[in-house]
Amino acid sequence: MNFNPTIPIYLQIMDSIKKDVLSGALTAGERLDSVRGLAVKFGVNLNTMQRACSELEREGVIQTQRGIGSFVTQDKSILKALEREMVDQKVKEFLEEMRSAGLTDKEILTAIEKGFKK
Amino acid sequence: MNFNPTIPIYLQIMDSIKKDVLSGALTAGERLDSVRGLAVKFGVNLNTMQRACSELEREGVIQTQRGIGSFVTQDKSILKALEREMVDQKVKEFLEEMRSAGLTDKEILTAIEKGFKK
DNA sequence: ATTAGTGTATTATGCCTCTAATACACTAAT
DNA sequence: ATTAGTGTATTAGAGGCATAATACACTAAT
Repeated sequence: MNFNPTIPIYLQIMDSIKKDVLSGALTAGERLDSVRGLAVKFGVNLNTMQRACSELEREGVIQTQRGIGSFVTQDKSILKALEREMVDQKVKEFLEEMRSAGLTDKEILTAIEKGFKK
Repeated sequence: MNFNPTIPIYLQIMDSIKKDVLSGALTAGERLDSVRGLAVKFGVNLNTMQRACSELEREGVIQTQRGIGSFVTQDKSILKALEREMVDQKVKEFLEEMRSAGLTDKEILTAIEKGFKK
């Protein structure tokens, strides 16, 4: 995985796992790799991976059972909120950035269409 | 200014100034506030502001004259590249994120349209 | 009971960002 | 020449992130 050096790795890992949940790569109730396995997979230290997992649990995205493993939550309200959060939030941020750079809504759409073709 | 705690402040300040240049709030050749003035305006330490300015100069966005001040470059090729960089880059990142979250192009457009209305 | 595989906790170290305080260097106006 | 306003440099310290190494705690299978 390619990490953006300006954003804490544990946050980027959390984001990656959240996207897997939204895209269906990880389904509700599914067991994740072990923290050690994930640490290797993401190429980070065990502590960093642990940080990402404990934060994900704090947010309710995964549930952890000591000695067994971590599982994607089955709480649909959380998963739905996650979807809204991820999409709405990123759309909002994107639009704010484009507008503060002086682009009109029409220009933003054009830029998006152009981006589709690449 | 409201800073995102997960991104270095000096980068966010650079971004803010770049947007001012793109949106026309700062025009080519225009003089910026002094580093000290900007530090107060952004509510950061002088060194942090200096860091942002020296990076902006390294990128060619501004030009600095010791004892006088900093000025937005008049090099149109740099300004044009800045526009392309800012827009294309952010569009690309946005699309990557939306797609990795499982959204189709159509769904992305719908989300954007929805964002316009808010 | 032992073992292998889990999650969890602790301590130490290094790096980067940010702040703080101070000093130096240059320019323009007086 | 002096002064006020610039950009620039240096040193010190606090805090967060990441790594490294180690140990502990729990679970399931043998």
